Amino acid sequence: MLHTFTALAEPNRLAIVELLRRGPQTVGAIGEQLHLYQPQVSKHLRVLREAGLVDVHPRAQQRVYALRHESLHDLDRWLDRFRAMWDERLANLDRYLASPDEPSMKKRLADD
Amino acid sequence: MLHTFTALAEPNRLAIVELLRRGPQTVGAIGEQLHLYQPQVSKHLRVLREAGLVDVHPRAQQRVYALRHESLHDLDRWLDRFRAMWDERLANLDRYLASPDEPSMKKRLADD
DNA sequence: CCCGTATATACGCAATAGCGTATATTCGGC
DNA sequence: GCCGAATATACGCTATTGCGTATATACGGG
Repeated sequence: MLHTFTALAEPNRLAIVELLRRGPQTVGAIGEQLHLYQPQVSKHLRVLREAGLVDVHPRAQQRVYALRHESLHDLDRWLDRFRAMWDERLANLDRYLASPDEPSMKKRLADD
Repeated sequence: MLHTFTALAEPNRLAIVELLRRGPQTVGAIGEQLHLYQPQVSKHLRVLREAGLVDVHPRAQQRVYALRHESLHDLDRWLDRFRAMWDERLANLDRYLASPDEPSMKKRLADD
């Protein structure tokens, strides 16, 4: 997870990830759209690949990079452990709206 | 979003966030559990706060830091734009298992 | 096989960031 | 209002990282 965050903590790499959301791209295409020098693109893609965020597939002398669905799914599962925080809040609100007589707010944290 | 990733792209800060999942903590308590010097904790908390990941509440001369649910919810919403990738895959699988006669696989990306 | 295209690696440089120490600030108790 | 406790800021140092240029490698066409 740390490697994932490290990889995404750079503007150009984040932009690359957003770009690849639309589909696989070659190194040259990415560089063009983001106005980056080719070596930078290769280096950023290397970081993304080592973090497991992208995959490479050779096509002639080109390299086609694509997002790895798994990695984003992993990020989603990491968020699961926190999701309860806002979910519980919504659940409490739901319960409160559904039956105002029953307090059920006792579960809330003390420092609110 | 970039600030969020930048904040989480540091081992100690990530550890702080995981710690705060269990509930609000004071600076001293955090430093003890993570074996960090107090100034480091303050500095890391500053980054987390500026990234919108945590909130501060003064309690006497202590400062109680807590996770900001919103920020993680934002991260969740950012993931939404990618969730379709693996969700579609699961949905296709579901549909395939439910009714093998109907192909419905035409929506899949070409480079699979 | 040689050449052009596409990509990866090497290297030097400047900016950034985390660390540890020292110091400043804030607050409650007396 | 002075003192100790808790936290924040300042500062110098080092390591890391992104950038730009130059060079190496892989591949298909002729």
